Amino acid sequence: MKPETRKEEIIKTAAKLFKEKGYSAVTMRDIATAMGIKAASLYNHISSKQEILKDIIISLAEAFTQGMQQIKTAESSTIQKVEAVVKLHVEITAQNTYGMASLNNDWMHLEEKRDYYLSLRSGYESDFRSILLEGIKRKEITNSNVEVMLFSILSTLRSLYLWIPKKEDVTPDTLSKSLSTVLINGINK
Amino acid sequence: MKPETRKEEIIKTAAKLFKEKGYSAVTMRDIATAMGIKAASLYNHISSKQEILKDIIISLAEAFTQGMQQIKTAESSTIQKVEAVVKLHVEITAQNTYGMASLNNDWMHLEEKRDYYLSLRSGYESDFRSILLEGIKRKEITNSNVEVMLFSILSTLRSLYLWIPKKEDVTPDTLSKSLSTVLINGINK
DNA sequence: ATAATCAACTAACAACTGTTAGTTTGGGAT
DNA sequence: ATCCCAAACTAACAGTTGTTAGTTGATTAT
Repeated sequence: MKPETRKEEIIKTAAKLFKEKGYSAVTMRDIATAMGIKAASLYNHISSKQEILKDIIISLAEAFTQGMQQIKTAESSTIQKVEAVVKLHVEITAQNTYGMASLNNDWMHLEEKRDYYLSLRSGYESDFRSILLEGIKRKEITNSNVEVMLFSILSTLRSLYLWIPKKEDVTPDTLSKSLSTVLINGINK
Repeated sequence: MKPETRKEEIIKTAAKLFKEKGYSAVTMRDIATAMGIKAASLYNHISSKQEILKDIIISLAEAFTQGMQQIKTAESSTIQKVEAVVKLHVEITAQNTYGMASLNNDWMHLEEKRDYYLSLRSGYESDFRSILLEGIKRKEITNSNVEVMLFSILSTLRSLYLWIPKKEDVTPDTLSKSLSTVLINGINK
């Protein structure tokens, strides 16, 4: 098996608790108890509660940014790019549903790294918006309200962390495909 | 003007702070300071911090449940029912974006009323699922994965509280219509 | 004028918070 | 055997938490 460091175990345990109750409601004693040790012992491995949150969120945010860079520079149709964005979200979320809860709900408690996170996030949204605008110009997607399309798709993808754990039998690949179908074609007959 | 009670002012102020930082990170002293009084003075009007959260969330949850009852018993097409659900969300959210943040993110801190909230929520989801299943049977909507359609639409509607404040110039009616268009027809040409 | 009510106040509480300092334990390398 | 070191421990801290008790001043009703 992979030799997981103690610090990584702490972060994983914390992420799970953060998903259940939110960052502020989880105490260092909660995290320690979940690991079977005392709160003070955590500080042999991490420097602060803040740092745990930062490690959870920033690595995920950077993974999304990096994934988007590849998608936007690829030579593919708009529909294919949207499908790639869906796949990116499903795959990252499927392998870290706990962390995604913090990314969505606890980023405001990042303090020093908060502005950095927000810049990654708005860059990501801008890139996605550009993909949709380009698709309209090229007449590859429908010419309706871009902001509404952007909002609708991103909201769905950002909520994946809540649904994936409830459908464990579905593989990421299957989910990506049915999700793309619904987002691209809607529910109309 | 409407004669707003002091208790209602407290709830409104608290909801605003809860949206920014989450229930657990907001202290009674934060709420009091935002109102220009001391924390202990709040207790002349409310009985506990818990009660504030309960008042915010339960009234909203019951409004959704009540709205859904009317939609499901109406004699209209599946598409019309989905449009009605969209409208229900847009209208409730538009007039209380702060409260909707608590409903989405802080319901786990409800304690005594938590189970009641969860029962309202799962009843609501069941009703919506039934509408979609009926639509497939009647061949009014596409026969793809119901759970994915349900998840996609509900995720978008539940995230409205984050987007409506950023587009103040859009009326609820206009938003409902463009949202319905995108959710029903997708983005494909 | 007097009484009652509302809504603020000060002071204090016991419990809990993140974190630090210093110490102990047990296994692996020398 | 001895040393080293990772990783646990106990004890304690200063600050913050929700909440209670009792008081005061202003407005309203009698």
